[in-house]
Amino acid sequence: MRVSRKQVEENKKTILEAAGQLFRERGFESVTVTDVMKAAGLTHGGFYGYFKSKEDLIAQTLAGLQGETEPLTVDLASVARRYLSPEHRDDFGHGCPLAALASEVSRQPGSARSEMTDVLKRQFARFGKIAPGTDDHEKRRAAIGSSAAMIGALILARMTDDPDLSTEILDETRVWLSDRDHGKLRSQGPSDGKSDAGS
Amino acid sequence: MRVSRKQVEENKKTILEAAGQLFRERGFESVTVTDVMKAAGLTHGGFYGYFKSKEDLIAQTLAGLQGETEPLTVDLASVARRYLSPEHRDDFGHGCPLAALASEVSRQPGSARSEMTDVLKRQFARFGKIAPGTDDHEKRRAAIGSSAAMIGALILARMTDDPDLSTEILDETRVWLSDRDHGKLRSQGPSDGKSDAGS
DNA sequence: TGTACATCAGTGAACGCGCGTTCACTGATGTAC
DNA sequence: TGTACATCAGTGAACGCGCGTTCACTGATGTAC
Repeated sequence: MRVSRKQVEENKKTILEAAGQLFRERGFESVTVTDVMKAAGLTHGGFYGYFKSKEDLIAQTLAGLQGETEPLTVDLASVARRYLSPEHRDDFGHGCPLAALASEVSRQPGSARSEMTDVLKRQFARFGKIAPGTDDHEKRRAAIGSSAAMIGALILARMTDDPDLSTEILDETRVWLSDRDHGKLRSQGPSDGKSDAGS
Repeated sequence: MRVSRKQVEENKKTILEAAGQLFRERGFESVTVTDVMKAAGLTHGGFYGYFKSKEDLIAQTLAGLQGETEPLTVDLASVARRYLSPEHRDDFGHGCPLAALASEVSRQPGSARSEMTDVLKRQFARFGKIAPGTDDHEKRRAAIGSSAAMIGALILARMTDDPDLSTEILDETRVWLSDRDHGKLRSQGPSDGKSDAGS
């Protein structure tokens, strides 16, 4: 039963959104084509009208994640507070795609890796604008280091089955990052260090 | 054809080593029981004489990784230099199991997560001994933050298909970590800051 | 605007294929005397 | 120490099963007049 062109467009968007969530929750391999289509309210047979293969779906899903990023207007401490929150840790499906999928993408063929590389570059650029530092190189370095620390902490907090350790990783990494910024700011003067991450 | 008891013991060790390497290289799901047994010089049928299931193999493999850790005698900067090297980045099979498998373990059933949690706790304890800080709490915080940053950086450097970006992530994270230590040391006095990570 | 037909999005059965797992069998190892 | 037998580690064919993918079919949509 044929559907309207507008419906087709909507369906594709729905499929990509469903895939984005499922992949982040369960990884590329555990999620089947049938799972994705069912989550989009369709049957598996229609899949190949939209995508050349499952690999193509993965690439297009990652490419679609680009749209999610909005420019950051707040400071790094606020971002860290949200990024390293229990809510973000527990919400794989709508959380940071880098934390959820970076490892798996390493083992993925070319197109997926290059899409994810774009996501990462955008991430560094966004952080570079709000990171502490006297020049662009120093800001970029802080962007890279902070990103690595936050992503690593989130991955580790999600991995452990010890709830106390998980919380400790999130909290201590957040404070550790904020200590660093304060140090930077203190030794360089401008812009007050009001943003305390608390405990 | 039955083999000697000593041979059995050796075979089990060989299987676990092969599994440890293959899992880190390709992940739990992509590696088949047949792959592991072949890498150990055996055929797949014998597998269930050693393990209850593939899941059991995963748990035992992770448990076996504990033995690999030696206490650290050098400073954090030296560890970071080795951890964030191109050689480590390119050697999944013999590299850090946390960086290679943490994401996948998140989606694994209980036993695997608890084994990996032990690996992580040991890692924090090891780093805590060489991390900068005035008291144990501060040292532990530095251990957690540094671990998260190094693991995150390695994962991101492995993910991207842009060789320059990959190197940049490793180098800048290393310098970023070392800057932090210097700041700490400077503001606290003791122990000179000789360990420069260079470029 | 209505009608007649071509198009094609979606369906669900069916296909190979590779996976984890089982099992009857083999023959060297370990044991009893 | 030698011999006879029981044990059992390893083999490879075979099993269900679920996966990605294909395909004949259906019927609503889009188009030509």
